[in-house]
Amino acid sequence: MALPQIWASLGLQRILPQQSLLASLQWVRTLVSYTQTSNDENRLLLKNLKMLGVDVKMARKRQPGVLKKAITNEHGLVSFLQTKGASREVVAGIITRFPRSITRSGEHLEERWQLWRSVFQSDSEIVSILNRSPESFFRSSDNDNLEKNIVFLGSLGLDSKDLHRLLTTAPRTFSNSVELNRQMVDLLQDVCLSLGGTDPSQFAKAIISRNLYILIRSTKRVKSNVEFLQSSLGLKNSDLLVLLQGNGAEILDLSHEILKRNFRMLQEKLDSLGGTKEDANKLLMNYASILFVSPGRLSDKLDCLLKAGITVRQIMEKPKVLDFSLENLMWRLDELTKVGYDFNQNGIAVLDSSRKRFEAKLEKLNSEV
DNA sequence: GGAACCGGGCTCTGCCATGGGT
DNA sequence: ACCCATGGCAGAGCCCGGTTCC
Repeated sequence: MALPQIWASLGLQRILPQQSLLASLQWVRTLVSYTQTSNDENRLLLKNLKMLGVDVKMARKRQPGVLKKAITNEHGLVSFLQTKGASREVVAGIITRFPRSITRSGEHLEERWQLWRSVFQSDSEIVSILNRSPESFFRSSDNDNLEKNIVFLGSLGLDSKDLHRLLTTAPRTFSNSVELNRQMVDLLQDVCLSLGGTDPSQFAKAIISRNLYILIRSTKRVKSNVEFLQSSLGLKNSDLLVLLQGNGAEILDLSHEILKRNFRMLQEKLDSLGGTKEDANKLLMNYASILFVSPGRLSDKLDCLLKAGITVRQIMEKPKVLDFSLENLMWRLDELTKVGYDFNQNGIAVLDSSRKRFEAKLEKLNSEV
């Protein structure tokens, strides 16, 4: 399309005479850059993508370069994914969120799919993960690396069930370079040895299987978190070792600043309630996930328990009650108050049970009233 | 038969920065 | 100058039930 035609189509001929010279120049510049960008993009490709239901605006925002490519494989990708059971909407969503997916060849796709299938039982499982996170599957074009990862992770002693959970839960792990994964495993093993552990392989494996996200964290984060816990908790090395590969494995995930903040706030809160540093450590050994709870939320939960007449001591003895949502706790406390439940006499274990069990208990209490 | 212990299941992507390659 | 591949980041819990113990 010639420039005057474009102007005409935009109705600019009528506007231009009213503009100052400077403004006109600006208009021209804008138009030129617009038409250049536009011409750079592969019009046929854009048309195809629109037909497929792709949100081209989003795709352009995410990976503009892809729209300029002369050769792409959108049709191949669509038919490939459809044979695997993906719907039209799912495919469009995948391309919208990760446009580079259309640059992968059929051969490449088939190879990568087979590698994923070595971990998954069915195509539909893979489709649902792709729908959840297209990037995990498509970000890397290195199938050799993927294969090496599967071998490497298997060599850590993770069995097929673990690999399956890992790829389902944190699919990005498999797109990491095998070198990056190796660095994290090395770090974990070093931590084990530095704390006097004797079986670093078992230690690393335990942490990974308890915290499936660990391999998509940076070593910097994990390292600084371990160091912080080591220096702040004042635990014996052997205790820290137990904590890290036990219920503390997941707190390594926390961003370093958040971990420090939550720990500091926990100490302050306990302090204000008359607890000691030993209390805090004991609490962490029993229920490390408490560091996951944001200060405000933790405070709310503690306050609502205390308000119902429960003592700090009781909470310290049974920290898992803090695992339940504030809403759930309030509801349970309310119900128990109605039947005149005596926490002093009966303890608070009743709060730490599944809903089904709690309701059964409640019914029994009600029939006794 | 009920309480207590204990481990496990879900769950987390979408964006930005960077460096290398062309 | 641009694109691709890759690393890193933010944000921040809840619930269930098998088994063992008493």
